Amino acid sequence: MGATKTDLFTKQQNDIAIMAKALAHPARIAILQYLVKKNACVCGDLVDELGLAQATTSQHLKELKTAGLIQGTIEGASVCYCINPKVWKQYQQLFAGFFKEVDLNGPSCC
Amino acid sequence: MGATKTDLFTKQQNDIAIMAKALAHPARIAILQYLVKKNACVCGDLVDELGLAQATTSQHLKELKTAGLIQGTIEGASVCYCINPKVWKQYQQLFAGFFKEVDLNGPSCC
DNA sequence: TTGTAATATCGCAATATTACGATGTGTTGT
DNA sequence: ACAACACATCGTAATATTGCGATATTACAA
Repeated sequence: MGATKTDLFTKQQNDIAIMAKALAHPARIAILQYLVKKNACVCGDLVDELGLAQATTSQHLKELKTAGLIQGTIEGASVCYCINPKVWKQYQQLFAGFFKEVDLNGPSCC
Repeated sequence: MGATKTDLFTKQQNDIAIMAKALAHPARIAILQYLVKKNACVCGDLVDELGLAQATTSQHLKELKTAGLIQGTIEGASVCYCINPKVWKQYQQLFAGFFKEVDLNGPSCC
């Protein structure tokens, strides 16, 4: 027990859940918003920007990288991070599509 | 350790993370999609629809109710669930807003 | 009233996530 | 070569989530 039963659901349902999970932590939202605000490659800063330990920050960055939302480029001794626009757009469309399919003026409930 | 340090982040960042967390499980996505597809009040069906045990399904329903995304109405011996359009719209706008703020044609990375 | 169906809740085991110190790895300056 | 810096990774503790059997709870039907 304890593990999510992914085999019970469609690939699309699992995909949406995985994407949502990537966004399901305020530190990761903060990282993404910071990168978006700067709209450029950001080296270093991130550990100072969040209040978290360096190891923790690095872990969140790794998860965002695994999700494809950001990319890191080695720039000398440090690493530069930025949004991956292609994947960002995919997320945007997936969520927009998911939320669009409801008839908001339909019957509410019994 | 172990607990998310919510005090380090803004209310908005925590809110987005909480909303994303509500969507971060395929069973909950499946429930929402089923309710959207039916576009109406659904009694019972849900436990059969997912392959999960009744207790587990009930738990996911509770989380969606806590998130405000669905509402349940007692209808005799059973409970009818449906999307809460108002909150659904809030989620839609929040995520749309979050994803919109990026200049997709901007510089990618160093 | 007694039984049954539909849900909710409790309690627990398995697993996943979050956080951080310590340590490793590669880079830059001296 | 060596110290200092920037990150990544490892190991581990704390906490959260997932899943389910067992047990309430409530509504209805016989």
